[in-house]
Amino acid sequence: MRIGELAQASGTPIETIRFYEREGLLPAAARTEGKYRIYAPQHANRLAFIRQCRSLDMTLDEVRVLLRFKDQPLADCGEVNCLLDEHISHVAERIQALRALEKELRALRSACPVPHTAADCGILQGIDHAGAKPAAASKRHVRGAH
Amino acid sequence: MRIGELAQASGTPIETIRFYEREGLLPAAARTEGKYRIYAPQHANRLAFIRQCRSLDMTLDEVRVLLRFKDQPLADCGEVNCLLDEHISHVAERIQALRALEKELRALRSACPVPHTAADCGILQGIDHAGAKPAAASKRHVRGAH
DNA sequence: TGAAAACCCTGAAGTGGGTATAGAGTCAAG
DNA sequence: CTTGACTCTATACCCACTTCAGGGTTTTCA
Repeated sequence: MRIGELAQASGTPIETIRFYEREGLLPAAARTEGKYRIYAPQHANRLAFIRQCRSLDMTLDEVRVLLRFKDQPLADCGEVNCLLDEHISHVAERIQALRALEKELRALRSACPVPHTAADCGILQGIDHAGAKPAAASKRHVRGAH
Repeated sequence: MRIGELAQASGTPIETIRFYEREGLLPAAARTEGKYRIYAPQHANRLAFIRQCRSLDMTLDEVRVLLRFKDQPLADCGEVNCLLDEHISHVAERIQALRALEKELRALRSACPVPHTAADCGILQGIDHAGAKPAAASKRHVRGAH
């Protein structure tokens, strides 16, 4: 199958497939005389695995680790379990952080129930007088709100 | 005060302060003969506001909007309220998405309670056989898990 | 006084995980 | 034989910084 077909079948943009190849996540495809990439079913399987991992919000580095294990069927999968445990922790931490953030934002929002002038806006004043929280400072594994 | 002092006082890396100046979030500072930036207390206040917004996980574009209102004290602050409402929505949505993700990850984790070989690992098999979810596909305002 | 240390400058490139573009080549149908 | 759909490579862009290279300035201390 050609790249467009694979893209269609997997729900992955063509550019993303080429990007995964460049990144070494997908092995280089065979080529036709005209340099078109030709994919076998194994490629489709591997791509589906990668996309599934990404839909679970794993980084490409984490995906690389899992792919390495898939390629070494006799290896002990303890590291896979660890990776997943850590990923779950990161997600749980991020949820906690976002919950705290939501609370803070709702408190801030309540400071201006009805629009006034900017000078009197309880939100703008609230941001000014809030003590700096270390919320966004730490390096995080799980992305923020955007 | 010089840039290092402002960095210390605000808990902001020096490079980030220069970056905010380049981005137009902070007005250009006065300079000494030797081209060192010199900051007045207003700069410190403005920087604190920006950092507070960032700790609330707002984008720099959102911060720009809020700063515009701070600079126009007579404007109606309705847009500020809107911006905050939308930001809160984004955060709430992200929390929901991450909760679903956590659940999925925990289910996956339970498929391999004790380490085996990679070939028998319930996690690797689970990723293979899971139907593709649209989780990571949508454009999001609030970051994921990393 | 002079040298070392601490501070600061600019400009460019890198991060992650793609997305978008330009400009060209390839292939199938009519 | 031409049109249009498909594909190719290479490059730039997104965000919010961070890091680096290669200098210049100011302070401190012997």
